[in-house]
Amino acid sequence: MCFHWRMSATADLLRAAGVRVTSGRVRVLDSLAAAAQPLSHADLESLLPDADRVTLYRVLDSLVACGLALKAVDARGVFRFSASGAQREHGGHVHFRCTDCGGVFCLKAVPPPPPKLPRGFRLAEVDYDVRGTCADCVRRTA
Amino acid sequence: MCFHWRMSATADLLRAAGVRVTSGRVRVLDSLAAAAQPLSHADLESLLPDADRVTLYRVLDSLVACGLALKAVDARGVFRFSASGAQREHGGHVHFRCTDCGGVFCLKAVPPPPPKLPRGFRLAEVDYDVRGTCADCVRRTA
DNA sequence: TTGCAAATGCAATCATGTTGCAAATCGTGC
DNA sequence: GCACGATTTGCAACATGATTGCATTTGCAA
Repeated sequence: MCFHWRMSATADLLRAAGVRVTSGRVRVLDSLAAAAQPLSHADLESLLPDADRVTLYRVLDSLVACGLALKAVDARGVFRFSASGAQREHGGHVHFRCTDCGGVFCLKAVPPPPPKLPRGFRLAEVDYDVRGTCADCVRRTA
Repeated sequence: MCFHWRMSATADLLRAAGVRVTSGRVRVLDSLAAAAQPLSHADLESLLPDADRVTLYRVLDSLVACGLALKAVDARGVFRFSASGAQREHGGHVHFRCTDCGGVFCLKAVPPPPPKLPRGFRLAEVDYDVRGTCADCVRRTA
């Protein structure tokens, strides 16, 4: 019998997203995927002590840029990152951002149609941002 | 005839809130009330060039503590403050942001209905943010 | 295997927000 | 009106989070 070594699913995700597979990206994405809550840069730094501070920032940015991670701001003004449920189109649907833990949740709702603009205005982007407190944080602070 | 000098409404607000009336608090609260959108510390610094950086932070904190101002975090992770008295509904309100000149325009469009949230989630704000180029900038760059 | 664009590591820098302490100020009691 | 004490201010230093420039290393495709 012959078992081919199966490349990690994480590496496949990275390849599918069209970015290079590097140890940094694999480890960071794995950490994000394993985390129950969105992680800050500081969280990841203590989780991956070998990683360089700046590289960590750049890895996170690249993951966000290629759609594999989501970036949000928590109540203290710190960026927090989470693995995006992946391969899901992240345009064309609505996100809920928890202002407490910085989590981003994908809602089933369909984004509303673009509104009518005053004469001469040119539309580029529409952002339907829903903010509040997620169930976990509601329970935790109750 | 005798006209009593009418203390500014802002000073009255401060007194009513149980904090001392200082020039810093009056100027900051006036700025917040006059602003069309929540202001960052940097905004206020350029709006009130005489004010000390740290004092500004402390004034803002005191206004938040006594309930006269609201503190929130913007998408870039920066704290923004708004006068809470000024009943400016900035949730459920449609904005058009010109990516060229940075101007913000309040659209008359009806805000879309809040989407259905998963069980336990608490809604705080809905921001329907529309970006593009305003008529002036379209004309200027044409 | 080799070449090259992309990614990394390091140092420096910026931006935002906080703390400690002496001097100035507000508001109260006289 | 005046003086006193608690708040507030201004300044300097510090802390944390995030970004930039550049030389070196690495992924990956020819």
